[in-house]
Amino acid sequence: MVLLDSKDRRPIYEQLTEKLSDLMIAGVLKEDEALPSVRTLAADLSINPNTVQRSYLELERRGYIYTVKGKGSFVSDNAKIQEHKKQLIFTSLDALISQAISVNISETDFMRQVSVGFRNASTNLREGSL
Amino acid sequence: MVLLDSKDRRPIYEQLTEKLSDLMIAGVLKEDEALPSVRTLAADLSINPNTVQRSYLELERRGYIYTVKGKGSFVSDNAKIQEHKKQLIFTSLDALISQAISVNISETDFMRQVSVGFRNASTNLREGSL
Amino acid sequence: MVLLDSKDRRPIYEQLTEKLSDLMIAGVLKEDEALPSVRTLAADLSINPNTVQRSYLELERRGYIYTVKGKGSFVSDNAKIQEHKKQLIFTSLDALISQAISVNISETDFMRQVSVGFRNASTNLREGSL
Amino acid sequence: MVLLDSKDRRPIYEQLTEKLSDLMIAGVLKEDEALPSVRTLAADLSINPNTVQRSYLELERRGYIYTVKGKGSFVSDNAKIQEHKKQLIFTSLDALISQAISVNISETDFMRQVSVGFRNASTNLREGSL
DNA sequence: GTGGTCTAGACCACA
DNA sequence: GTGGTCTAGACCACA
Repeated sequence: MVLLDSKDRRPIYEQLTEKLSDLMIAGVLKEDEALPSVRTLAADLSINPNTVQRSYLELERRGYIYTVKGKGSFVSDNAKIQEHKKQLIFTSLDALISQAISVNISETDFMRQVSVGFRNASTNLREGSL
Repeated sequence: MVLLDSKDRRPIYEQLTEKLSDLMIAGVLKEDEALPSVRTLAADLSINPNTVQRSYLELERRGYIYTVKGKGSFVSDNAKIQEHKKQLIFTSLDALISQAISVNISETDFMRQVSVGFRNASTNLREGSL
Repeated sequence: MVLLDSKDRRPIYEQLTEKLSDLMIAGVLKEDEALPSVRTLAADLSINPNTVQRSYLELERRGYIYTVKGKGSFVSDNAKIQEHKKQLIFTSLDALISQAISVNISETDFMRQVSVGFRNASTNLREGSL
Repeated sequence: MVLLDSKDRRPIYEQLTEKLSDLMIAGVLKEDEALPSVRTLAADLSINPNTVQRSYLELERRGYIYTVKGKGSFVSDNAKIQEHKKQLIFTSLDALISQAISVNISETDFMRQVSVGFRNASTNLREGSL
């Protein structure tokens, strides 16, 4: 279900947090569905349960999952997760625009690049290259 | 010339690398101009010379500066630096667009947010709040 | 009669204990009235009988209910339960006041906040938002 | 500087987080002052560095401290910490008022108890019993 | 069975 | 030296 990339230089718990939230956003993990147990997932990924635990803690802190003691962890409201992710994206976009301005990229140039980006992405999707 | 933010969570060498490249992009540090010596800058910023050295190495790796043994470090071609930074920004933008698509942000919504971002940024600049 | 909130982070037995004592305090469960049997309640709530058992034990420890072997569990004196709960609340209040003093909240400010709190609570009640 | 209470049933990292934030609120740890290093504090308290680390992480998440890689952790703006704590107290107060209403404690009774609480607290302070 | 806390101890990045 | 991540493994609370 989840694959970690050993070449990715981010810590394991961070990669895992992202992979899991992607699965929730994509609807692969649905509302109120149980996540694999900390131990099971740790065994599957050949990592330490503490590392998985740390991801689950972070996901709970963000409100993406909720945990019932003795029972397990479950997916929260998918719509809320998606909304939260949108906010994160728009915040990143604002930061990127500040940088763009600092190197004299005009709004028009930026927009053109956005068009290109969306076109490429949709092409990639059609070709299944993602 | 450079001010480091102790509350910035990035490592010092990374902040310094960014500040210096910003100065080159903005043209404050001009082509072939000498950068302060590692020791001078370290003393000015009250940081470890090793940390400054690390930034200089990173800037050299990127081709932003060149080092002449026994003479010091000098700024490379400003235009190239700016071009390089633009590429970095556009690469980040592509990544952000992929994420946007995954949460069903349409190209139109994205564009709208870009407009807002540019408008806010220019307002901030006029008011000197940056 | 009782609804558990799966997203509440407290353990189930603790939520159940509170819900049941609230019902006794509110007089929904009256003096000497029988509580549902452990098995019945467990089935109704789709939880483990051990969990219900644990709540009943806790309620008995507090003197809120009494158990007659072979017959079941029964509500104790409602007035006493309410009195006990009041004591708990006032104890919490004292602790909160100590904390308030540590951050220099004056008695006047505290009182003002109490007024606001009561006003909001009564508004909520009128609007049925609880 | 900090003493842990083995009778306190809360986890060590939570007690420690509270003790440290109390020291910051009381001004014992002042703005931009360095906290003891993770290893030092762990040794002093005879607990594992990971446990101290967890407290520091939580304090950073709350904005009470900031961490500079390779240098250590430092106290943030004391005023902000105090303000944050005030909000926590007022939130707890609101919850307590809801409970008070459920057992028919009138606003007047509640106010009376607040007065008593403040009076006792100030007496305790004068007698140094805290 | 489930998650939560903690220890002992290693190894890494950064200053 | 500093903090950050991770493992191996124990023990606890809860269902």
